[in-house]
Amino acid sequence: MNKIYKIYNLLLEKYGTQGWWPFLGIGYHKGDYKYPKNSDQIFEVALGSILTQNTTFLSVVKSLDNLNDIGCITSKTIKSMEIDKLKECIKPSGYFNQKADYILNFIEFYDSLNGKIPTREELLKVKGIGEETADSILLYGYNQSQFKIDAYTKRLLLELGLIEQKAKYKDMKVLMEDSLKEMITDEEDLRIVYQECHSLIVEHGKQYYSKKPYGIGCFLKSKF
DNA sequence: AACCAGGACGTGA
DNA sequence: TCACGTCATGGT
Repeated sequence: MNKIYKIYNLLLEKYGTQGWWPFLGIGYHKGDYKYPKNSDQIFEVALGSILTQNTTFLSVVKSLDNLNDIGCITSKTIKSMEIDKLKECIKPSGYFNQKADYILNFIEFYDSLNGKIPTREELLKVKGIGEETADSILLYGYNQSQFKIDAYTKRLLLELGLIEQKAKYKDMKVLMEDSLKEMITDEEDLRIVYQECHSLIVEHGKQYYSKKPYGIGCFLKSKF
């Protein structure tokens, strides 16, 4: 058993399954990995993935609620609304000018897919979608085995001495994916482990890797 | 009051 | 390629 897989199991043992992605009106869905259940929910993941850039998901929920309250949470309805109205709705999530632009860029791309699953490369061409957002959309929206790296993951791996400070996104992604692939052969199981592992790191990170100095009280430190 | 949140992009070295 | 500035609201 490699270190990453061990970390995953320790986190799972401590926090239990997370059931990401949290959907509007449903929340988390522990034990049911058959989400998203329709194209509107796939779009909701993408929308949330863009809105959550450098902000808390709580503020994203506020923005999504604002859109939902006026019946504008689908790609079609957002496309047809006034851009100023869109900006007003997503204001709680910050960077509303850029994010409104990013969302419209994504909708144009999303519509061109006609239901097809996008590749990572295609997503990265959309202005406003970087590596983390692309992986978020693929992992939680399309159930693809693409590990999502975030700030908490880097802090944790750094604190445990598993990467260097200069490590890039791809370095961490390869480490996480290769380590977990080594233990899981079934593709469906792998995607679920990617989802759970990332969300577990976020849960753990919220508690021990939010404020400096990072890692105070982290139970994983004594095990590596 | 300072710092950070489930980042991405543009710029100049 | 890399370091840095910018984007913006909201909670602690």
